[in-house]
Amino acid sequence: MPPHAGNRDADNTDVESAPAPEDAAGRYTVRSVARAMRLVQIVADGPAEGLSLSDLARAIGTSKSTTLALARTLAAFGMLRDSKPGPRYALGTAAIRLGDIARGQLPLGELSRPLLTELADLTKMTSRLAICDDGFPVFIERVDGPGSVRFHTPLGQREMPHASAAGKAILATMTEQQVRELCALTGLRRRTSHTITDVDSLLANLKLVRRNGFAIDDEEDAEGIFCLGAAIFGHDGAVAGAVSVTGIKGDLPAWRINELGQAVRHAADRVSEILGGPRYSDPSGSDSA
Amino acid sequence: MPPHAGNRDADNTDVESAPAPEDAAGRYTVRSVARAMRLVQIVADGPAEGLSLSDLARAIGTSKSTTLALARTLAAFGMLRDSKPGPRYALGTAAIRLGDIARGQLPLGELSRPLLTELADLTKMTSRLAICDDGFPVFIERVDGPGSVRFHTPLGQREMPHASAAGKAILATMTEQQVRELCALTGLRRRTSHTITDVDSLLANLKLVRRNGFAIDDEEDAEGIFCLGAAIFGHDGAVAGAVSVTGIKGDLPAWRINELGQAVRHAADRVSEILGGPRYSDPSGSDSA
DNA sequence: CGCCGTCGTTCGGCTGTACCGAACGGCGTT
DNA sequence: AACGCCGTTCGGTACAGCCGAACGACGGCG
Repeated sequence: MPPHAGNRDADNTDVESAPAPEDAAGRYTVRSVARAMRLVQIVADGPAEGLSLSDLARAIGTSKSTTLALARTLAAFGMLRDSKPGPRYALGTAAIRLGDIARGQLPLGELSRPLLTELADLTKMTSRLAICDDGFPVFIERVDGPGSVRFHTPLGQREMPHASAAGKAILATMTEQQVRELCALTGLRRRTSHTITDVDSLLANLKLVRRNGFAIDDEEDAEGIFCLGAAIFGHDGAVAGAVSVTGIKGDLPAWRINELGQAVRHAADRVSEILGGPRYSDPSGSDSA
Repeated sequence: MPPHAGNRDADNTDVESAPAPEDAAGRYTVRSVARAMRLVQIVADGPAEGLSLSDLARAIGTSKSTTLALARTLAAFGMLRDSKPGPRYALGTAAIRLGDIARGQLPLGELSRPLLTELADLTKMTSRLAICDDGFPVFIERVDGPGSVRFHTPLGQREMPHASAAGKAILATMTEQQVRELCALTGLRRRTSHTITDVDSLLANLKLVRRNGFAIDDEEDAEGIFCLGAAIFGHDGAVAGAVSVTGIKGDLPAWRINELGQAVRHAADRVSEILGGPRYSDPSGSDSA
């Protein structure tokens, strides 16, 4: 039988994306490192108080002694921290350091910060910036608007392309062929009753996105949540990511949608400008690879 | 631009805190995981464009094939990303995700955010929040003031206790005995010509910190940089961290120092309040363990 | 009070795997 | 063409990672 005995059951019910990168690292991979990374992921998805050693051992399906060695090694590098009493493991300061540096390594993050702040002030909504990772939107920066509610989607995580404003803004820059391929890969999972779950409806929606210059997520990812997003382009003209704002649906009268959409698109254009890329222009019917 | 580690065999001496966690993780440790973590650290300290596989292999002293397996495993989890062309490894989106979650797991981060923003607006300086990690200050949150210069000390990193305002604010809450022990461990390394490098001067300085309620870093960590810091306390009355503001020395007339110090101390007290801890009170001569 | 469950930790030994070295094809430069 | 360096593949072997058992401590429960 394959090394990991069949205990991938129990928990991880709430991890929606989960193509489970567990051992599927191709052929040349290091088992203990993969285990260690799974440990880190589990700790990250766990409660803030941390997890006990036994919890971890059960979660990754190894013996306590093995798990202890892994956790100790990670803790030695500050990746995990053991908070006393009754040693519980949570993410350590090295994780913060790496995350901060990683954001700095992406050129977009630092540059877009002031623009996001401005957009958040203007719209009174949480504004975020996503990069395009193989067609998936990944938010790397977030600025909360004044008095805006706290959303808990962490940065650095792949979001569903079809169920987010940033995702649809990105999809709208791709060809129908590319969209179909990506959708076949992901599956258009239903998130709420408003989620677009068939490709044809999605393509029609994207046509609208191209005409407006911004994408709308009307409770398609989470109930009661409304988002607006616009794509940004890099120096090579390819889509680099998207800017989006998020708020409570009830706080947004319909007549403000277009105004806010223009604001988002304008902010995205300014980011494109900084990158040396082209500003948005309606590519209706002429979208090329 | 981060300090380049001009590495090779005699490398990684630039981590100041560093009891060199390389392999010295005690007795129960996993070698490949330690190697993997060193890989991540090296990539983090490297340039934003990433490092080639051969670079990494040389840096950690393993064969290319081994390094490839390690890097592939890390990349499968998104910890590293290989940016084409001519595969170069940089930090991946998972690092961002983990960092974001780690900051969320620390109670202080989210709670102090609005206060830091307020302080940054008030002082026009970069304001940061540090937690106390074994006596070392570790910044976990940063809010740039309007028009403030960009400082590149990454979050999540241990700073020198004796050469930073946050560090001295924390030291000031400790007993002379504890301060001496910590100093013996770290060594009061000189950073600039203003750095306090002997323990007695430091203790005298800390006495002043206690009287003022805030600590001053007058170009002691970096030339031309001026900081003010004040300690914060948790629900158990123990020191939990510090708030500090950072700016260019030339921009700060002497007569504003006390005013800004009070502002920092006030902000720190409000954080303590949120934590359910005691606000600052002058413990002159009455601090005991 | 003694029983049982769980916790974290230690240690010895076997097996598997992580490591290395050699070899290959592709590039760019000499 | 020949050289260097790059990233990648593959097979063999020693070693290190993994397990299971055992221990002391803690905490409920009958």
